[in-house]
Amino acid sequence: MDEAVRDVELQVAMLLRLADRNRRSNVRLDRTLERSAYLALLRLAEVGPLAINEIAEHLRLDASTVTRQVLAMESAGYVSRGRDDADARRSVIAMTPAGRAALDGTREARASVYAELLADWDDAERRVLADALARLNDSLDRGIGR
Amino acid sequence: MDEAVRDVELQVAMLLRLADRNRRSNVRLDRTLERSAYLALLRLAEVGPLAINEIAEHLRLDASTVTRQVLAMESAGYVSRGRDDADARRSVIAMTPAGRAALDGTREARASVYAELLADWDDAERRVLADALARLNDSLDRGIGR
DNA sequence: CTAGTTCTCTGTATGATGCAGGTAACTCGT
DNA sequence: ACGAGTTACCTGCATCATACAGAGAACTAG
Repeated sequence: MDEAVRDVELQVAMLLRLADRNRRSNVRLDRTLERSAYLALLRLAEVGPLAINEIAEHLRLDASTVTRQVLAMESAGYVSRGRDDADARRSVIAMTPAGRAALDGTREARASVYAELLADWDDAERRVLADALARLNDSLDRGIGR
Repeated sequence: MDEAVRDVELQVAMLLRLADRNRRSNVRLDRTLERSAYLALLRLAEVGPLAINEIAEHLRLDASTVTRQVLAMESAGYVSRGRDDADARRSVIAMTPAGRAALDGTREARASVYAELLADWDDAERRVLADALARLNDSLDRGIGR
């Protein structure tokens, strides 16, 4: 029994609960993008236009879920949808300028919430946390494929 | 703009997504307690019988949500419910032996999943992650009250 | 050309959650 | 000890994110 592993498991469970609550109850995040839309737009900003499938794979979501999210983002004007010339089955989802603005605003709001939460952490501690989380995500991402 | 803060924010968002996916898709966790039931029982195991309200406060959930979860756990035989003698409005939720067994089983299953995920981490790294997460939860818990 | 596969979308179901509103029980000031 | 306010819980909604199953259109390989 590795005590640290047990602790990680427990703390992750609690983090999921608290982070969800934080998201819901923080007024500053009211008018901002939902988590999955946020992550999807972030991805589009990083790597350019993508198909539904590619977004789904990155976020580990079912493609049907992404379809709906993209529909919502499209009607909000955050993304445009085209068809791939080479393969007419594929949607090509691209971020619009309005999407960029929404992404930036969301990023700003979220960052300010976290800046406040981590106000009494020193810089090295924040770095350690960020790096540990990044590595954990990496392990999770790998582990999900099984 | 503190880069580490932005990273933490982003990594937490991604962690919520991946951890949820991990939970859903891992066969080993199929027959185990849901996250909130798990955390509630854990709390009962730690501090003994509690009122609905107290559980809700600890988990930062609405009392109505906890009511339902407790009803479900009661019909599963994991908790018993009584009334407080001194205050007949209060429920007194106590873990049963079956609840203890379910908690232990869930803990075991979850720990084994994490042990696998963190297989290529060394012990110091796991400890760092666990501690950073614990502190983050602490900050979150404080921050939610505002 | 056919059979199978891939990509997206739609229909449906589930589960966790919050909020609003109700009822019973308690508390406090007069 | 009565009435006003408060607290604790429960119930009835509504919502949201999600998955899975199935359908149709478009591709691919033999």
